[in-house]
Amino acid sequence: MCVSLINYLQHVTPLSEPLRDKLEQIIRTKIFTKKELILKEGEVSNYIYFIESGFARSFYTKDGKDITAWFMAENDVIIFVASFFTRVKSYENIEVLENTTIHYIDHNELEQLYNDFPEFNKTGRLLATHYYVLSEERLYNMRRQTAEERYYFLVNKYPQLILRAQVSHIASYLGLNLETLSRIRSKK
Amino acid sequence: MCVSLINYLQHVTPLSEPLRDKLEQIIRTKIFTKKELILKEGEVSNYIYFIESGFARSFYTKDGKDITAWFMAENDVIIFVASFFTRVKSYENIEVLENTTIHYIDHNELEQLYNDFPEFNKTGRLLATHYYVLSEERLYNMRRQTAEERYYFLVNKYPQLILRAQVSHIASYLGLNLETLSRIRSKK
DNA sequence: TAAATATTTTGACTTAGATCAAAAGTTTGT
DNA sequence: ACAAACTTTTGATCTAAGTCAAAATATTTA
Repeated sequence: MCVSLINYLQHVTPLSEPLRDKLEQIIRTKIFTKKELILKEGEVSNYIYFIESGFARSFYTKDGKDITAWFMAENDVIIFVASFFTRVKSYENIEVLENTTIHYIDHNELEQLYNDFPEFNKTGRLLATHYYVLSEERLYNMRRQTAEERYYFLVNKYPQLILRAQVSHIASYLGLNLETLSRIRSKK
Repeated sequence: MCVSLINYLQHVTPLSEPLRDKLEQIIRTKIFTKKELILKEGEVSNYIYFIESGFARSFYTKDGKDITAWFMAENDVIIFVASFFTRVKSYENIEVLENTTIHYIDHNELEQLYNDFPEFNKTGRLLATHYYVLSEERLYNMRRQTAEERYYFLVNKYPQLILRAQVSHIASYLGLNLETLSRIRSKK
C-alpha cells in the first residue's frame, strides 16, 4: 500500500531491507475527500505526509483572509515545517483540493527510526536539503518583481499547478488579490 | 583556530573524536576585510561557510539594481543554497560588510566526510532542517503584509541586524526602495 | 580636520495593484 | 436539467509604495 513512498525514499538513497521492513510497519495510509482538512491550525503537527495521489494546499488566515502558502501534489512530502520540527502550534492548515491518498509517519516513530537506523539520517538530510532549496527558490521569486513576473515564474516552473489550482488560491499565494491575477491572465 | 565551528557542530549533536579530528584537518580559515566578496555570482559555490566573527550579506543584481537576499553574522552557516547543493552557477554574491573571519569546508571534502563518517549525516540533517525552518519563516514574512509589517517583523526577530545593516540593504531585502523604508522609520 | 564620498531624509508627483461593486461563467447537488 | 452556490471577469475608483530630484547627515580618506 505504501509502496509509492518506499520507492520514493529508495530513490533518494538506497535503504537496507530491515529499514524497509520497519518503514512498512510504521507508515499509515489515509484517503481524504475534497475539501477535507488534513491538518488544522492550532495543532502541533505530529505527522510527516507524503501524497500518493491527489492535490492539496496549505493556507492560513490573516485579517480574515484565507492565504494559500503552497500547493502539494503526487510524490510531495509535506510538513508544517516549523511545527513539525520545532513542536510549536501550527498557524497553517492543509486542505485537500481533490480526493487525495496520503501516507504518513508519526513524529515520535520517525525520531525512533533515526535512532534505530542511523543510516536513515542520510535520507533525512537529502530530503531536508531538497526542500530547503525549493523554499529558497520560492522566496527568491517572491521578492521584488512585479505581479506579472511572479505569475509567469510560477507558470513556467509549475505548469501543472496552474491547471489544477483555482485563480483565487494562486492569487493569494502570489500575494495578489484575485481581480489583479484575473486581469494579468486575460492580458493574453 | 576553528574551535568555534567545531563547538557549534558539537552543539548541534555530539561528534566522535575521530570525526572532530578529521574536521580540524579539513576546515580552512580566512579573514576578509570590509567590502570584499566571499563569493561571486557566476561561480559554482564550492564551500560551506561559517562566520566566526563579522557581518555579511548575500545579494544579486536585477535590472541593474542590487538586491540583498539575506544577512549573516557570527555563528551563521552560510551557503548559496541552490548552487552548493545542486552544483549550478550561483546568481548571488556574498559581500562582507565588516571585517569578517570565516571557516569553510570544501564541497568534495564534505561529501567525503559524510561517506567516511555516516554519523555526520545527523548533523547535516539537523542543520538543513534548521535552515529550512528559517527560510520558510522569511518566506512567510515576505508574503502579503504591508511594508511596515514586514519591517517590524524584522525589527522584532532580528534587532541586532537592524543596528548593523544599512537602510538601503534592509530596504532591498524587504522589497522596498530606500526612500519608502526611510519614511517608515521616521514615522517614529 | 577638511574635503570627498557615501548614505539617509524630505518633497512633489506617478503608478501598480487594491478595493468595492456587479455581471458573467462554472460547478454541484437534487 | 435546473436552481443554488461558487468562481472568475470586467469596470470605476482609490491608495500604498515607487520614481525622480535635491537637501541634509554621516563616514572615509588624505
